[in-house]
Amino acid sequence: MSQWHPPAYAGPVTGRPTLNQRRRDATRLEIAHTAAALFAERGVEATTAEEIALASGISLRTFYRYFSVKEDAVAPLLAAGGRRWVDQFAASATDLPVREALRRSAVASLTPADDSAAEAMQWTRSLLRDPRLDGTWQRVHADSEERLRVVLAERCPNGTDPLEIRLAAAAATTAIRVALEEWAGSDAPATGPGSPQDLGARCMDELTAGLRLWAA
Amino acid sequence: MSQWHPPAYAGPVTGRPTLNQRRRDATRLEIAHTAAALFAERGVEATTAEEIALASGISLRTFYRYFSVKEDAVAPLLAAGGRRWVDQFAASATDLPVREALRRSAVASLTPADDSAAEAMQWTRSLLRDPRLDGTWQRVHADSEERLRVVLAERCPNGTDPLEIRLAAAAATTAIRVALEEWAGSDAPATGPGSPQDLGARCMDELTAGLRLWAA
DNA sequence: GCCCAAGTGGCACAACGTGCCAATAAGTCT
DNA sequence: AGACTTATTGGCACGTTGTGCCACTTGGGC
Repeated sequence: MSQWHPPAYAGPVTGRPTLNQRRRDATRLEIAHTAAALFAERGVEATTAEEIALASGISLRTFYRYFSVKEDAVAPLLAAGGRRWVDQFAASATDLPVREALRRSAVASLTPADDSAAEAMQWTRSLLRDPRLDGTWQRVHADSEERLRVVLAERCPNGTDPLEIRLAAAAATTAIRVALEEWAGSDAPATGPGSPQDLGARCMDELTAGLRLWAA
Repeated sequence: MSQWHPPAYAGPVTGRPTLNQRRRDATRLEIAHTAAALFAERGVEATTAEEIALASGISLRTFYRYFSVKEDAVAPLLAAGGRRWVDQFAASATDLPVREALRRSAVASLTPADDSAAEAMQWTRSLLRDPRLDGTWQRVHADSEERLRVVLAERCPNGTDPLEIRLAAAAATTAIRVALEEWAGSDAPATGPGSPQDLGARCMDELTAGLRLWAA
């Protein structure tokens, strides 16, 4: 029952993951899609772990080998965007100011690149509306926050205040989370004004400027 | 099983809560203390709901009438600080800049006023170290964030961008959360450098200044 | 072929959380 | 005070969750 502790980030991957590993990841994703469909259709509460397992063509026992908690079955989908964000940021030019690199990668990762990304976005919306997934959602962001913190630390000169690094990562993650939650609660489309990338950009700018509202 | 949805904030309390209500709240707190002691002693995992119930002198069934999830039994303790924070902010002079009012109430609510407050702080630390309480901890902050958002909205002129208000509340809550987590992870005492109020003040200042690190 | 490791399924089981109903306690009215 | 209504409690049954254990299969390397 010990919840989803994401694998510790061990730096850029060396060599290609083993075949078995990739098969496992594929199964993982397949279960995630099955679970998302069921959750979106009848809600998390009314969906049993056994149903997800059977619909995925595996046994209940095996399901719990992939996800230690029923709700976490959709975590790979909810976490995908955040991973893209941090990865893109990590790969961005180091001569760019941090705020600019963060902003660009955020907007990019919030913009649906293809149809499947757009579909994932819609799924995110319906999943976010189910309060039983609150925990999973928060854990996903805790993961993003930690990953971003590590990347950010690498980018900073040694001796930078750890508190400062952590806060910067937390604040950026919060901006993205607020943007996504605001969008999920609205009925705005996935592009244009009110879209995640629009709200995300505004939130990031607001933070960079030092929260104008606080000066009021 | 539907997790802890805190009662919606219905403005300043009119009249005194009924006798029964106060009795209920007292029981609630008593259970919370019992649970905290057990959780801190042997961990959340190794503590059953029934043990908490019996140690509190109630039946298992009644326990679940007070808390819909075992972990939430300590929520009242974890949430107390946040409530004080928001309440103090709500009561602060309106001619003070928001950032200053936020900062002062934060520092005040993070400073142990008496012995029992200091004790609660130590409990918070041990509870925060149990990963099984992550969910509860996050929900507590989601609650703080929402309460703060409401209070903040009342303080703002009508027509203020709701996104801006929400982000401001979220950012402030994040600052407090980071400060507390950093403290809980360290071995710093509850007062002086490295204490929650010290870290909290630094985080708030950092946010107000617009996250210097982002400019790097 | 054999061997070893990883993955899978089945089964039993403690714990979780809820619905339901009877018993009790608290508050109200005459 | 007694009768009546309402909230709170406890007990019980039940479906679901998540885990430990072991036997079985799969696949890759020798």
